[in-house]
Order: sequence, then C-alpha cells, then structure tokens
Amino acid sequence: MTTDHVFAALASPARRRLLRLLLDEGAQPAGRLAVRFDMSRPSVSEHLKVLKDAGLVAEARKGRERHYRLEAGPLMEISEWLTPYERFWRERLSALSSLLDEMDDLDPDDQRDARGPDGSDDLNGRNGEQPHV
Amino acid sequence: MTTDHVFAALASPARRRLLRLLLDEGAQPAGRLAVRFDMSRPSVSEHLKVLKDAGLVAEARKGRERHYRLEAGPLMEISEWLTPYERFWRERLSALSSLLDEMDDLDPDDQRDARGPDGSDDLNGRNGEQPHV
DNA sequence: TTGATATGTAGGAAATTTCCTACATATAGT
DNA sequence: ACTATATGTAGGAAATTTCCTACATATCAA
Repeated sequence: MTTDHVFAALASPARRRLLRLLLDEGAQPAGRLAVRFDMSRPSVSEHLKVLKDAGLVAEARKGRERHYRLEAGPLMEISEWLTPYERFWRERLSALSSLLDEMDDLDPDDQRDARGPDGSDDLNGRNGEQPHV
Repeated sequence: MTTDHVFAALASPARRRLLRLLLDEGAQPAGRLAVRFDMSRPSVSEHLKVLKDAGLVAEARKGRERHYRLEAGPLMEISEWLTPYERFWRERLSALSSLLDEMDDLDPDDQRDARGPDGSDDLNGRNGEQPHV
C-alpha cells in the first residue's frame, strides 16, 4: 500500500478502467466486472488483486460473490505528488494564453515570430538562473 | 505521448525522482542527473528517453551536453483523470471528520459502537441503490 | 589532429508483468 | 448429497521492463 504500489497499479489501462467502472456504477461482484473486458475472467481477477494490494479497492464477501468497491483514498497520494508540478504547468498555460491574447491584438495576417528578441529557447521557461547543484 | 505513456512513465520511482530533480533544480545535463542515482549512467539515459517519449521532458543540445527540462503539461492529463475521484475521497474524509466531531461531543469514556443500527457495511459509502448494470 | 568528455545505442541477462488454461474452494439451490 | 455458480490460485508461456557492459558519435580543448 505504498505510493509506489499506487502508481504501479495505475500504469495499466485495464486497472484504470476497473476503477472507473467502480466509480460510475458502484460496487460490483468480480464476475460482472470481468465480462466487460476482452480478457479472461482470471486475468481480471488478478488485476483486482493488484488494485487491492494498492489499497484502491476493497472486497466484501456476499454469499458466493465478492463485491469490489472503490477505495479512492490512496489516489490522494497521487494528487499530492502532482501538486508541486501544478504551478509549473499553470505558468506555461498562462504564458500561452497571454501570447494568444497578444496575437488577437494584432492584424491576423501580420504575425511571423513570437520568440524573444535573441531567438533563444529559455530552457526553463522562467528566464532566470537555476541552481545547477 | 498518450495518457497511457504518461501513466506508465510515472510508474517508475527512478523516473518520478528525475522529474522532481528537474522541478526543484531546473534543467540539467543528463550526466549531472545520472550521478545522483545508484544506477549506471546509460540506465538513467534510458529512463530519460521514456520520459521524453511520454512528453514529460524535453531535451536541448548545448555543445556536447544535452540539457533536459521538465515538461509538466502531460501531467495535466493525470490531474484530469483524477478529478472524478476527488469528490469520492472528499466524501469519505468529511464523513470521517464529522464522525470525529461527534465523538468529541461525547464523554471520551462512553463510546462503543459507531456503526449503523443494523450493523451493516454500506458497501458504497452512500447508503443508496446503485445501477448494477 | 589527438585525447578527454558527454551521451546515446546495441545486445543481452534477469526480473516482472500480463494473460491463459486447468484446477481447487466455497456457497446456492434442488 | 449433488450440481451449478462465483471466484481465486497454480503453473507456465510470451512480452516487457530494467539494468549492465561495451561501443559508436559528437564536441571541446590542446
């Protein structure tokens, strides 16, 4: 149930789809989930096991069925991991949108070069020095 | 550069650490990144390639060095994928916090059972019917 | 030009993942 | 007790991933 497990579990499209099904349709027995997949039932069962080990689903025995339900908690770890990058992509987005705004202000047929005066790349996207260790 | 590639790229702890280094310290040549790892330089180079194929880093040749910089854009896809689950874990969290609030209101030595009257599980955590197909 | 530096790629071993076909187990129904 | 249903597990094949040691390529510095 570590962060590693969660990231690894999400690496599989089949497993992400399982989570989505549980989110959209609520808890379900393994078999009902399995028939949706173009894959053998035991394989789906193993994917469920990976999700369970990552803490992303929980099972409850109901008679001879086992109902799996979504356990979204561990996804918070992904969200938290993502947080520090958010600022970064927002900067890029706002840079892009202001660039588009500028272009709107010009004659639509008279744009040629939106780069800086020196034509350089600004590798860091912030035009400043970096630690470099 | 599909969503699949992005999720797969993040599945490796080494690659997540590479992204973090680029975020914290800015763009750097491959070699400077590699020495931080307990792994051969060519292996780190291959991880960088996986990240590049996922669109998570970009490279710029500077003389005999290649500087890699973070490209956070594709992480938005992860964030968007996560969105519908957010509501779900927030509900659980607020349920937990209100439970804790209730417990605060009681005599700290007189709590025994916080389950529903029927002792059932409420598998969906919302006490309601579900589509079930 | 020569030699050192910075990197990517080739080729392959080892580990892991993915998926399948039996097969074992447990529960429902008759 | 017997049979059908719902699932997990065992064992193994095939594909993928991870990592390493050469080795090839390009650039910088004398």
